[in-house]
Amino acid sequence: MKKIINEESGKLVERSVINAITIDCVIFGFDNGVLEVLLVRHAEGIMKNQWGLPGGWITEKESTDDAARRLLADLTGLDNIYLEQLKAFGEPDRFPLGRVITIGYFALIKKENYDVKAGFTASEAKWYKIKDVPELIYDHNEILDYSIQHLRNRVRNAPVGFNLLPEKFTLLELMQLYEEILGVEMDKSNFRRKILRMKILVALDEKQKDVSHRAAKLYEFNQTVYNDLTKKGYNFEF
Amino acid sequence: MKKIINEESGKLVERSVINAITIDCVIFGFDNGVLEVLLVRHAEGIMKNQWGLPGGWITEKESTDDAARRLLADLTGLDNIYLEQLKAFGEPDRFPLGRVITIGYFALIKKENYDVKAGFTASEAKWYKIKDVPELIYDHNEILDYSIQHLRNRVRNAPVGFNLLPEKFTLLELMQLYEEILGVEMDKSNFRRKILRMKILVALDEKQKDVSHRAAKLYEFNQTVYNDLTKKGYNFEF
DNA sequence: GCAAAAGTGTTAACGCTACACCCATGA
DNA sequence: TCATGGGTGTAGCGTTAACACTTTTGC
Repeated sequence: MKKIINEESGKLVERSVINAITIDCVIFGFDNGVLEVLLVRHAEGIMKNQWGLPGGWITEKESTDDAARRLLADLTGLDNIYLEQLKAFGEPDRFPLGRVITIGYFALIKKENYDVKAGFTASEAKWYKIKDVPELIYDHNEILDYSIQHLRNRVRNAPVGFNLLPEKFTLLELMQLYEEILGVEMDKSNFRRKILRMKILVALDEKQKDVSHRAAKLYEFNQTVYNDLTKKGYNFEF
Repeated sequence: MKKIINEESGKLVERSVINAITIDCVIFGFDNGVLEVLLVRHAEGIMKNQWGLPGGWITEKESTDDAARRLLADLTGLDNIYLEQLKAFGEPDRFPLGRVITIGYFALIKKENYDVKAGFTASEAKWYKIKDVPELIYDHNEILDYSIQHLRNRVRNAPVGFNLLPEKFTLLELMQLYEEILGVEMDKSNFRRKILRMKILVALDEKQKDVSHRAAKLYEFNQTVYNDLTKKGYNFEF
């Protein structure tokens, strides 16, 4: 902690301010009907060998959004990801070695597009099923819990869930995604009608392959219709 | 900017990190059917005499939430306010004299309960109708715009709007609040039925006074029912 | 043919919209 | 008695929920 110049008055003011901000990313993936989160194991420091959310420092010239994108790109190896700021976590004792506020980010990725490899100060990176998440460093369990809650809310008010699925998916896969995230059971038939009426999906001339039952039609997401719907404040309640 | 010790490894690392965080509060009020925001005029510094959002520095021992509550109490003279973090604003050039990230907070107050008086480094505090807001310092117009958008979203998914009204209010006042915030016209009769079916209001044995027409019944908000509803993920779409 | 999942159809209950209408009160 | 807002009623329509049913495909 240090005394700093009050930027408002230009005068030196006797006031302690915090001097560090980090970014932590909650990266969700979806695999075989199960929601997963990407965690890393720390390679050094007092938290060595413990699991936490991937994160890092902000550099001087980048925005917090850019920092999150950079950290994510370094970590998952790809950009063009659905990314959204969660909020800042600022409990004074959240970080044991000093006052550090972290800005949480929230990403949804199509798992099969990315080959996750550990980088940074991480010795290992691994997808965990939500229910198998171990105890994490600092307040990272709290950040994760908040993210899950946030995901549940977002998914009901905007079609962000699509970002977790492959480009082409079946209606049942989509429904299972909602079921998993919201923790509810749905009726196949009703889900079908509802989502199709929204016109947010485009039916492809293509079907599932290598399945041991009737192959389902594949769909893709229609960005244009989504934009229209969100402007009108559409509601994805299921 | 300064070099800091990497808290992870304990080693001195050659990395520049930002060293200042502020809090800025967007405080909404509602007066005679019009949404307003509380602004302050700066008394000193390079932005002297210009209008901006009330805000300030975080001290070492308080959480960001506590800081926002403290700043708000100092400014509006009262606590026990509906307060919510918006998000962090972190563009590298948002603040002209250095890298400062601000955490936006969002408050809804019952205007008639508070006697706003300028404090801090503010020479004046004033309620502005949303459409009359002048050009503000730094990125405060952007923060305000974001807040309004956020308010619109929140109001449709949770009954936070009640925080803008007096303890006792009429159904028409409530409807006008929704109309103003969402920018839509509603049907009195349908609004009535819908909000009453929610059971979120308690009818009082009391009526409006001093009105030149039939006096309307007064209602108050039922916190218990609200808690139940939000758990179930209720939806306030109108 | 059987299992498993795709996909369609039906129906009753419910909620929403739009609008007409009556009520209470002060000026 | 008129204007103003308070408050009720209702018909029509679309959506939802629950469940039965048919179709396709691999084994």
